Amino acid sequence: MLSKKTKYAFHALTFLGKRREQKTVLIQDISEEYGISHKFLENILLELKKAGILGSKKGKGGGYYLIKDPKDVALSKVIRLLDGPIALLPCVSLNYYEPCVECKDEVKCGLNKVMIQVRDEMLNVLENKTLADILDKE
Amino acid sequence: MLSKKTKYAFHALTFLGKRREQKTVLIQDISEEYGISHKFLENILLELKKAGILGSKKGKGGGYYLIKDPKDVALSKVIRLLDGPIALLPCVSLNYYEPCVECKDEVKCGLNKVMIQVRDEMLNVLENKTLADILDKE
DNA sequence: AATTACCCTATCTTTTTTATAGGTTTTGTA
DNA sequence: TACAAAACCTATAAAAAAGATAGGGTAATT
Repeated sequence: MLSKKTKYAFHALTFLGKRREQKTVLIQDISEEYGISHKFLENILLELKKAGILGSKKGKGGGYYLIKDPKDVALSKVIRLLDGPIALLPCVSLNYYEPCVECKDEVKCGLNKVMIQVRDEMLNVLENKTLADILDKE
Repeated sequence: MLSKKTKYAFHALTFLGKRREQKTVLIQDISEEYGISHKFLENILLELKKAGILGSKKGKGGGYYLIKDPKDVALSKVIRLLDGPIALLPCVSLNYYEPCVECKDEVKCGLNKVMIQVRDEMLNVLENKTLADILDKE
């Protein structure tokens, strides 16, 4: 399951995606729409900004806005940013690799091999579905 | 990521799958092989037994053994059993459905629609890959 | 009858997630 | 130029989940 952080990130991106003609959107507008704590959402939006997905403007009349084209924001990017690895095991993660402590030889591990296949098929979906797909459905 | 519980379950199933000609396997043999706490593994094996995947025999010469044909043990079954939902959001889970509290109308939620697609493609993999696939690779 | 090993429940510890707090910096505007 | 509005930043607390442990009970085999 996705963490609430990631789910909220998707909500916020959807909200901002629907208001792209608008210059900026306040954190508060988003937090009220979804009943998310203002401060909690703040941290999430900051991360999305650091990742180059959102832009922001300080001061009066400021707020957040979507920088990227929605079709260039893959679900995988958002998930990795807020939740971490997509792979089901650390030993098959492309971005967060770690060996399994209990595993003597990864090369001979059948579980490892199958989970690589699972990872690749999951990525095939999550890399190709984007924010644009979410917006299309609203 | 899968919990350690689920990962250990897969290890245990693999171990048992490789020893199907043997009548029974001791918990201790499995826990030593992978460095898993005996008691922790005990709980996992119990759950696998209750789910009809493993059988057991008490007393001297007892232990656990695989009941099912490895190709009938889908990865999805093991994951759901130990980890719970496979879906990325509660509102799209087939087996553990719960509405999202922040969502006013699920029917109009684009995130919901996309996550249903993601779920279906994930299941397409996880329902069709089985313990047999793991054993084939060892 | 003794041994062996499964069965069950409860509790403790650690880690992760979720949430909060309080201040700092930047910007527009009166 | 001072003030207000809004994002920015860092740290910490609270809650929940995961991981691990303990100890005894029950059943089966020799």
